[in-house]
Amino acid sequence: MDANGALLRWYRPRRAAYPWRTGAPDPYRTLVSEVMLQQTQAPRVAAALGPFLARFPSIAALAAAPRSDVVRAWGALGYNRRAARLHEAARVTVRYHAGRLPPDPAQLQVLPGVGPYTASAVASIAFGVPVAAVDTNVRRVAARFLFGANPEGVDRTQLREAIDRWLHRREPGTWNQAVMDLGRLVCRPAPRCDVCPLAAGCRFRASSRPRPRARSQPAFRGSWRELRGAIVRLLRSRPSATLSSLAGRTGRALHDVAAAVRALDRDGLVRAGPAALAGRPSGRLRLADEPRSGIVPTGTS
DNA sequence: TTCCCGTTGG
DNA sequence: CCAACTGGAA
Repeated sequence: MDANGALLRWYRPRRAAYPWRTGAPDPYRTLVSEVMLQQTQAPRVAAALGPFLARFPSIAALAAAPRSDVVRAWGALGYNRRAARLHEAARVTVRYHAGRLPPDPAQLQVLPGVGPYTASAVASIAFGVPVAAVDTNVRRVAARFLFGANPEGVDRTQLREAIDRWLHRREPGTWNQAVMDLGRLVCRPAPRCDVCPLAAGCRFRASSRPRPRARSQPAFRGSWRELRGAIVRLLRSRPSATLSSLAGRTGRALHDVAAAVRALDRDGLVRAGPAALAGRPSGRLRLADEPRSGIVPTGTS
């Protein structure tokens, strides 16, 4: 059963579907796209990546830019802290890795905003390092195909080891992207086994287990997240704003706006003056131009 | 309304 | 372990 052969054949025509897969893999482009893809659907990233890379063509250019430019270029991708962390990751790379992203996943994972998934994705896609980039799509595909169960029903370590064995060691980057595509498009929570290239050897097919999945999530309307997002959005199109104007435009209480502003300041997205931090209506803030505190080295080069 | 589903921090 | 983080698509 050459499952990987069927998988790669299925993937080949799909490869050109997204801009971050075209041409030779570039570590910087891979990092930017993978960070953008954290929690954000591929079609939206596809639209945002080009303009971002045009504005910041290299990791050095990104590192040299003011943070406010980076947050503006981030656009409406959401989770603006990712933009701040990516900016910081670029600065760390310039400072401690001479502007070159390291191929070693363990070193990549030290960068702000780069966790186990993103480190493996960059290492495998940009450098050909044989590591599996395990996101929930990959987990779902592997649990079903190899164990005939949904991922909740499989021991984490066993699943991890099985994925490592399954990984195509000659083409880890292509394999990772193929499995992720398969999980997103075919082996979805409600699987479409009729069009799946792995159906032949799959242990899950026909077992048709109903999936439990509940995972309720907090309401977005009226949340802090919504307020934080609205404040950053308003600041993107103006140099500065007062607490009271923000309260007026968002329709939220002044002390709520002040609390959100303090959190944004802590995250390095916004720079608030003392009056704004104190919650005064006339207090002013703007998008941050610099990280809130300097780079804190945690490793050596 | 619900779903999306990685990283960080508590 | 769990909650916070955003905004759009299904």
